[in-house]
Amino acid sequence: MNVDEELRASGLRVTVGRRALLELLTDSPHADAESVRRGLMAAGHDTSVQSVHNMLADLTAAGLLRRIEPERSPARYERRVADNHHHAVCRSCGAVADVDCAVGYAPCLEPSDTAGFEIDTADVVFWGTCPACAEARRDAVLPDNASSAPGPRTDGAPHGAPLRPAP
Amino acid sequence: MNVDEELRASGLRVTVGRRALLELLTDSPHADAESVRRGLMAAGHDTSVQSVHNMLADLTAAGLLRRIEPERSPARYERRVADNHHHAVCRSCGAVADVDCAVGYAPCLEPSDTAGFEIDTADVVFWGTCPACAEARRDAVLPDNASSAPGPRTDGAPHGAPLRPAP
DNA sequence: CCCTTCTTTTGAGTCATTCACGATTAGGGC
DNA sequence: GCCCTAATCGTGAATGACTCAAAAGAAGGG
Repeated sequence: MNVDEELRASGLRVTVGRRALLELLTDSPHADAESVRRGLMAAGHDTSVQSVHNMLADLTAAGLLRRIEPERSPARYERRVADNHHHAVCRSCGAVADVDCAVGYAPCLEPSDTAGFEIDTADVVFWGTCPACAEARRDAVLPDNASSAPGPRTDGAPHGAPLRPAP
Repeated sequence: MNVDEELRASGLRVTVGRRALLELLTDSPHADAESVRRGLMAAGHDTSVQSVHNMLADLTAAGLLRRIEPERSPARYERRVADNHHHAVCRSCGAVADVDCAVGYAPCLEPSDTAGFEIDTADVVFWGTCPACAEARRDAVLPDNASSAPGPRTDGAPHGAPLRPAP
């Protein structure tokens, strides 16, 4: 099913903007609204920030896009919908990568005490350092002394749950 | 260790505002900045929104508070730090509840393919309906016909991974 | 080809948060 | 107890990311 068919199947009209946006997000997943606008401009589509937000909202509501909101970062959008995958976010540069749920069957995602909530989905965000930033940090520390080199940010106390707290 | 001692241990000065804020968050966890300000005002502490943000940022940086950012919601703060627990968020009213990681040892939080990221923590957010909203929905549907009663919102396509996709 | 309806655009407005900086205060030293 | 200095608070303005409203513009069934 190509982009046009996806749009029609969702009851949405096919427009150049929507087609271009979906194609852009196919190549550049996890882009935020501003990146999308720049990408569209670069592809020759003169559009406004508001229109981009408009399209993103419509396509997300139609289920063609998934919106993710990493903390301290603008919302990002991706075309991978309807499968269960999570995300890894880099503390230094904010890069986002897909992380498949290796198990598929997640014991920890079925907590025993949910305070009475009727839970239907679980979002998992992994925090860490992306390969590029990890290398940049090593490069910044080794040649020079361990000063505050112009490398990636290393601030920000880790939040969330430490991995594998205690078996 | 009481509030004053916690502040001093973190190298922060003890002020009425900080003490009041920490005590407020002890009783009302998961409050956002505006709720905190209202709470402080109600307790007789005339303060500004900016000061509240100021204090929240300082205390979070000092590790006395943990900041959580549910999607589509302002940031919330809680005093439970340094233990691994997650959160359940109500799609209808935005209520937040703590969810202990029942397992403590989480297989799914150690994905096999992390795209080269050096992962250190995992945030899990459970989405669902809180007890109050679930009851309100039942009350709204049963007596009347199944129209759009003035109950809680039920919009918003579920995002994230469905629980227990397929063992 | 036309008309209705959905989309995009334009512009303004909102919300949560941050920045800059002078006024105030905590708390160690005297 | 008083003073001094740096930490903290308050005020005002500014920012980023997004939302709202209404007019102008296309998509596509008839």
